[in-house]
Amino acid sequence: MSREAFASALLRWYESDGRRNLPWQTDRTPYRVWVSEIMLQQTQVGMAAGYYARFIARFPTVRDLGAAQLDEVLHLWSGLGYYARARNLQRAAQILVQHHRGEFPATLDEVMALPGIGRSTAGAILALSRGERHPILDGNVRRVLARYFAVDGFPGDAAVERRLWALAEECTPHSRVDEYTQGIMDLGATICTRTNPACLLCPVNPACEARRNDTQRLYPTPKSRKARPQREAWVVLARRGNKVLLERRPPSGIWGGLWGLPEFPTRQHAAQWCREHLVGSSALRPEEPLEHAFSHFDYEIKPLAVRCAGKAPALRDDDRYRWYDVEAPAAVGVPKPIATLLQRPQR
DNA sequence: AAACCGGGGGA
DNA sequence: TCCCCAGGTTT
Repeated sequence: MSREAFASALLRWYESDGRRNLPWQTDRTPYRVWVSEIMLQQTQVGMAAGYYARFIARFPTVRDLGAAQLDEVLHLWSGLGYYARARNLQRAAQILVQHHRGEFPATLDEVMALPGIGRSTAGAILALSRGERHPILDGNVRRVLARYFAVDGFPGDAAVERRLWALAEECTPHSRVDEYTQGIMDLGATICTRTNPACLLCPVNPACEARRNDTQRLYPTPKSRKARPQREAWVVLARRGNKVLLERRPPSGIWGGLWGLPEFPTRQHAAQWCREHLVGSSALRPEEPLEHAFSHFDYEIKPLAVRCAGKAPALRDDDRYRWYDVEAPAAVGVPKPIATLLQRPQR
């Protein structure tokens, strides 16, 4: 099976059927490609476009991002999930400003040394923005190669991963690397899809090993997963006038650095906290619980509503707490389920 | 209900 | 080096 034939068929297909007008494809600077790659790690093109436009409008350059408030970065990331990626994005921007004059460094290793950028993302940045020859191995490419070369075993396995990287390297052409890189990602996203791949339309179908054996649905081998445990938390929905009391979450872990509702393991803990911090507030009134499914556990959020008198609360806005106006929200990060909860009509 | 995802970080 | 973690959408 010729690696050269693979690349040339792919490039021909990219000319006719590839995607060339995505928001990050105009003016492909390393910075713009970087932001798009991080967003696309967790969201498909359709969802990412709106987030990308708002993010780039607010932070047009590495320097703008590096100088930003983390709260505002997380605000523009809210709803995308994986907030550690937004934090890494900003940390890396600060490093670029402080140590690299706001430019991306010259070598793959230096790019990979930035937080949140691994081998695949570094390769994509340098290939797409500078046309340098580096392989990538994102989810799309992994699927295309696993099928084309009928690579057995699930990609989490180290030996399988090595094999896929080697194939990715061998297939990457010596010219038109940018088009090839975009093309193989497009092929995975539009033709060689996870379920129901459109093999009849595929430019490399004659030599695709999985296709020849009609086993394309078996690749890549999915990894098994255990049942999700159930977790629950009580949250205090303290209202004062039009505002709701939010607490900043710890910097790491679930929704790290975002603003959520004060959270407690039991109703008793919540009640105790209210007695201490919300002096003079009304009785706690349970509201309808909210279910949120993470990939590794189910989360049941049980709200306790409380109304605070105008002058009573001891809590003021500071680094940890803030009274959040739902009608005129501050530019801070709020996790999606919490935002949903805050939007509920008040009874 | 389950799969997916690139990289970070702890064991 | 292995294994778990993160969070939302798609299927």
